[in-house]
Amino acid sequence: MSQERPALRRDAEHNRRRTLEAAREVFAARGLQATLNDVAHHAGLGVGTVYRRFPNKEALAEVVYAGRLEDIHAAARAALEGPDAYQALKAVLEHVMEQAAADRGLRELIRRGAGDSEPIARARQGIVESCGRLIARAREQGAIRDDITVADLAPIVTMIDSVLDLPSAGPVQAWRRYLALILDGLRTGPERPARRPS
Amino acid sequence: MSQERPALRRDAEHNRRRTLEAAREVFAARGLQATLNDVAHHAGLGVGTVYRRFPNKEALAEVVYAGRLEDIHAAARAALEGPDAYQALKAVLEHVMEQAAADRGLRELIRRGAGDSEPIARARQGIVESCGRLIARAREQGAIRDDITVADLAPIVTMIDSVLDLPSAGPVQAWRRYLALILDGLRTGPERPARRPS
DNA sequence: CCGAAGTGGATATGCCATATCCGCTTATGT
DNA sequence: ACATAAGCGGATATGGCATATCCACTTCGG
Repeated sequence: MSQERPALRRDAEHNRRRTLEAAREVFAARGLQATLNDVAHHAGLGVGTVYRRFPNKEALAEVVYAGRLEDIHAAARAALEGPDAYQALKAVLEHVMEQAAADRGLRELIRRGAGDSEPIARARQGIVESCGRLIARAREQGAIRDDITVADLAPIVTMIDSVLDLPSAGPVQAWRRYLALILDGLRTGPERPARRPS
Repeated sequence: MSQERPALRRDAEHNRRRTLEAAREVFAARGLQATLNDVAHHAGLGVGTVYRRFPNKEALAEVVYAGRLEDIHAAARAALEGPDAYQALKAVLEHVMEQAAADRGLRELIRRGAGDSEPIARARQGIVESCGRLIARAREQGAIRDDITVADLAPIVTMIDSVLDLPSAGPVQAWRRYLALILDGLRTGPERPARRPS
């Protein structure tokens, strides 16, 4: 799975790792709009060094986040094993949002609909598909309303995500409150019969 | 309330109106990041003409949106008259989101927490206060949960707002669906038990 | 008909991200 | 130890973009 790169000199390999680590930190803190110069400086390296290994920001971001998304995908797939689809869906969403809350770059990646490179796009698609199955199962199990579908996934994630960059967001993780609110709204209940989208 | 300006020549006054109208359209379509050059061109005027009347984009945006926000504020105050606070709150939120859905610039203004000029800031504060009262009343009337406060207003608006710039947003106004979902989640219900005790 | 007011838009200015280039340093294996 | 390829740093070229100005020309209004 790790495509073989042409064997770097030992110091170069070391700097490559430093670059990646710095990129993780910088992207997490300042988002994807941070420059490769920022990353290089934060890694204690020259700009040229970074550009030698990664042709541009996109390539660097891809290496940083592809694995990350794959992990999420794996978690989503694993969640499909459990018997209770609703609880599984809830757990996956909480897991995703926890990651997003700690990583501005990841948030931007999740948010932007298109334009991401192939491995990222693939991982995203996989996640969506797994969640789609969870939603379908939860619906069949009567845990959530009839009219909830995969199409609701993106909006829901986007909504919770938007709470994250609210200035007032204090030390408490406000997003948990709103995720709970929304998940609650999805549930079927005596008083909330499945209703059609207006 | 309208501060007296030093009486413009008739053509100048006309161009001023053209500029404002163009600004409304351009800001609505492309957001506040549109340039004054854009606005001037769209108004069929030279850049200099626009800059003579409005020192910068902020000043222009203020004139365009101050009244807009005042209207919303008025609507919110009017809503306080009705007997059913929950319905009133719902109506106000729907009204605000309808405006926002049609105006990208307004959305950006709503979203950005600070840094807006005095009249804008005042109007916003007024809106928040009125809505705060509606929320308090709705709570007292037992229509919404005990733990909902004014502090939930901004997150809720932000969440719905975020749905608006979702690329997949088709011709249907998806935001109505999610606003309903959230409002529904605020309600007190004769319990909303999970199908299974967890 | 004259002077003040207004106009247009090319352009100066400044900012910022991207990416390159090349003289110097370091690793590596023989 | 030495030769040589690989790697390094970071000043700087490049280009894009928004802001704002300036001034020769036009138009308004008394």
